[in-house]
Amino acid sequence: MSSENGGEGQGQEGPEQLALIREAVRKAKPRARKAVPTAERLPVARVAVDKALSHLDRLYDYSVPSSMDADAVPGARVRVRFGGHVAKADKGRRTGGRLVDGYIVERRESSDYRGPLAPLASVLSPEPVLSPDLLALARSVADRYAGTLADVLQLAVPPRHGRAEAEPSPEPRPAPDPPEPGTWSRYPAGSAFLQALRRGDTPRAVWTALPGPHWPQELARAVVATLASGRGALVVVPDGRAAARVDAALSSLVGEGHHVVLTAESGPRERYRRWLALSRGAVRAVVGTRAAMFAPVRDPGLVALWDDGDSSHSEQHAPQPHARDVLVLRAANERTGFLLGGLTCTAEGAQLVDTRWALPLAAPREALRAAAPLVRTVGDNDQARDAAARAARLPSLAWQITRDALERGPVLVQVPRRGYVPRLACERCREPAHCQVCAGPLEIRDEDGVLHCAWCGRPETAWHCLACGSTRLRAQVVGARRTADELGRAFPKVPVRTSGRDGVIASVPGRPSLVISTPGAEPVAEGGYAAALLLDGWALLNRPDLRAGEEALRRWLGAAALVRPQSEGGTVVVVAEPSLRPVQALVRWDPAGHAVRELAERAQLGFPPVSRMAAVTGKPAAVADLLATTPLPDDTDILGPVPAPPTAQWGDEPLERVLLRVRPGQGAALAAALKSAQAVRIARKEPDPVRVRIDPPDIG
DNA sequence: AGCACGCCGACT
DNA sequence: GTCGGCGTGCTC
Repeated sequence: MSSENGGEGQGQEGPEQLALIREAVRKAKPRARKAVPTAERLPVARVAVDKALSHLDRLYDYSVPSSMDADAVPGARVRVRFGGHVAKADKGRRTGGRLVDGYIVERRESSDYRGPLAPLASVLSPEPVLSPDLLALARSVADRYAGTLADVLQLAVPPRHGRAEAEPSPEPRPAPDPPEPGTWSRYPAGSAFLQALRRGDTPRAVWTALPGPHWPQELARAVVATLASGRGALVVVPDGRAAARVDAALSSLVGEGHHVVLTAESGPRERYRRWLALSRGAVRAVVGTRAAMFAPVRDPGLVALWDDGDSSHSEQHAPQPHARDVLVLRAANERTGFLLGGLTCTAEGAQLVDTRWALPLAAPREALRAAAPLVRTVGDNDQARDAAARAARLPSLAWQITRDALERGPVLVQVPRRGYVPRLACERCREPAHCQVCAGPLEIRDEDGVLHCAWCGRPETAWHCLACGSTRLRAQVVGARRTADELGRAFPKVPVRTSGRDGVIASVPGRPSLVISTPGAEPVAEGGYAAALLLDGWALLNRPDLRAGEEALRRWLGAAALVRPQSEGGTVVVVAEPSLRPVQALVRWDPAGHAVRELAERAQLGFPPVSRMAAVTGKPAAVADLLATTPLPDDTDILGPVPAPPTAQWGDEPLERVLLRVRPGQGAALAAALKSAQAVRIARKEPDPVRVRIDPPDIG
């Protein structure tokens, strides 16, 4: 082909000429659609394109070259040219277009697209990684969270690893025998739940677990009961430690080969290998951390979640789905049983019961009394008279109980993480400490201990309480390290160990020792702890968070559940104001009752989960524009805007956040409205992004 | 996001 | 007349 530009511009020089050459090159090789032969049967592939842009969140049709016919199965990964343009003047010719990844969703006889179809660029592998169920789930999750299918698929389908894919998966095992109820018999509805799973039914339960070490084994029995029905099962737990415990319980019940573990601990190859074993139906059950919520279990009969209050169940990547909500969607879409278990109960769990979607699964009082330790409270102003106790900053009661318990076994001391307290308060009157300039909350910087404002960043050098004039702040929580030092001095004959962010201990022997731990990092003690001290309760309860009370109770119960039952002398001391609701719920060991009251209060105040909320964050003008141009559901409350903390994403620009609130049943409509609002903004090429977050976690 | 088309003003 | 500004719309 000769250049149309011929001799023109030959005498010119410099950038113009370069531009002309570039132009000539571009024109000389338009990516002509070669007359590739197309598959004879089902020549059209409907493709989910891996582009997260919300205004092109739909499926696209491509033609299937006959050379790819055999590999281009539904679910296969493909590459396609996307975003090119069909020139009018030169019909059928395509120019440009970038190669993007995608998945074949369906092979069809014809397309309803009026226009020439581009051919698939390549089929990466015939492995059908995107099953119809997984696609449907991803679509539901995207809709629920105002996100795109592509975003969710990125969470749901792991990256391909060729070697792992080439390996054959193991032969599937025959279904195991149904399990004995074991410790499930402590729950009146426990055996019935297992039997329902084993029969092939789909029971749904919110399970308030008894304290003690049995829950991993109980989860495992639910899995085995489901396997015995010939169906698959999925268990999502908050961290690798919990996964390891359920894994061990499963292995001891039915041996290896029936299940895989999906956690961050295994590398990409091994992870993909296990994922494929599930997808291929070679292995029927999985236990894992939150990414496992999408695991491609074949014909699942049960989806289970442990400890839904743990923040690690919130996915960090867009659209930030929560494992509980994904599994609720999954139970509905794939018609499976559902088990939401924990030592505690969230308001969301209580709501599943309240709406009759799930039944409560709890133990009677007697079983609880047999399993739980004695819980005692100490007001947080109690001063120890004993000098040694004062040095260790322990109230007298806590001191005595520790001393006695250390005769009989290990003692757990739970201390909030250093830097955990977002809000400092006056030591005398508890008035929260505010910045004198902007009234933002004061905090102590972790690195250098400097008191400064969390909003404006101004260092505060001469704070005094505006209410009572005191100049003493309630100090930041003392870290585990220093607590360990002090307690070590107070009990010099006892070994002291710490478990926390850097260095989590999984378990400790049953010998007397002091175990200082931050919440969530508590080691399991052989035979149970003789006692536990829950220090600095005020710090957990003072957080400016909707879920502060629920979260404090969750962390206390998590530690207290590791203590021996009261009948064996197990005692828990919580240092916190005894009149507060979470403290009373701990003393009575009544997390379900706490959750019911919490839910009722949130309903009355119009808080989640009864109302659905969304946060819209961005530059003030951008947020205002989105709200002005978006038809929101009727009765949407618009709360704010309020200043939002700056984020790296936006640099130093001042940001605003608006909370949108809709009444029950309107959540889907709100998500849909926000998604189309985003699509409009992107299509209009608005320069300033707006972040939309359904179910924002940090509402104070 | 890219990329092309199209409908108006300054230049050869 | 034609080059080129960017406003608008589409991507199988």
